[in-house]
Amino acid sequence: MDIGEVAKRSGVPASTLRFYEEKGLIRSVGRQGLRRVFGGDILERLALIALGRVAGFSLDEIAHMLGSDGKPNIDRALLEKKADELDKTIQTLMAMREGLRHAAVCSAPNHMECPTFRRLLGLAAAGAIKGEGSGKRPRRR
Amino acid sequence: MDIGEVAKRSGVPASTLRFYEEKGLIRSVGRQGLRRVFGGDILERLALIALGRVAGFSLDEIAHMLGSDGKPNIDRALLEKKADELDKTIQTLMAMREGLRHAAVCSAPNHMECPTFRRLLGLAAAGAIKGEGSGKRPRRR
DNA sequence: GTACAACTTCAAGTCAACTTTAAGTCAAGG
DNA sequence: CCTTGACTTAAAGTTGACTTGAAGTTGTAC
Repeated sequence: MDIGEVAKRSGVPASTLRFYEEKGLIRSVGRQGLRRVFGGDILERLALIALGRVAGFSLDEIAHMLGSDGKPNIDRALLEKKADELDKTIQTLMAMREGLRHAAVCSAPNHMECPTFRRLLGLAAAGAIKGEGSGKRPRRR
Repeated sequence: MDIGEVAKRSGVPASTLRFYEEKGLIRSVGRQGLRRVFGGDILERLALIALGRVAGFSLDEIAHMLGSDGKPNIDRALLEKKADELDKTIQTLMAMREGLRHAAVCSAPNHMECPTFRRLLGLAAAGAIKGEGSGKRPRRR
């Protein structure tokens, strides 16, 4: 497979594939002339990378977990730590979602006078100040 | 209150407060000499801003919602849209969390051979390809 | 009255994860 | 033979949300 084929099949742009290679996240099996040739397992590896990204790992963390060579070298303790972080994020987001839903229908003349909203505000403020552990990365396109 | 006081009470660095002022997110009530003086309501406003950030709004969106003047001018439809987005994010994150938990305890010799893990992988890949709507911003310190 | 910490402005720097651009290489089709 | 389009590299640009640095001013404690 050449890079265009991988891009088409995986949905990951060629520029990103080159970038990932440069970062050591993926490797081509060789070249035909100048052109990279990828093996079929690249798609699985890209899926793994996508998984890591969604779970909130940085590319560097993912590179470390996947190792430069073959099979995933995953630290189970780290996985559980991330799962816990994810869980906390989920709790916060659920509170936020309820808060937004409430704010959208709340009849108080001004949100500031609504106790539900004020509780939410406190939560957000607390989260903003001490909330160091979340670490979700954006996916902008 | 001077800027240092606000920083101490809110946990928001002075540099960020100046930046927020420049962006139109907050305003000082005046100056003493060169120094900004803030009213007590600044803390509430900062909490609102924190709330918006956690909920996934950009600073520009927040500036728009809060209006340049006083009371929040919140678009209810937009709130519900964000709540829905948040809900989708939560669903994905919950799946991820389960996947991570599973991966951490899975006994398959290699994650690739575990059907649970493979299902998760598919989910991540699908999310990475079509997943455009999440939009969580990072909070790095 | 002077030292100094805390403020001020403005410009530039940082970070992650890419994307874009410029300039070039190359196999295949007409 | 020559054009075309997909590839190549290296370097620079983008975005959002800040932070940092340099150079200057000021309120307060001694």
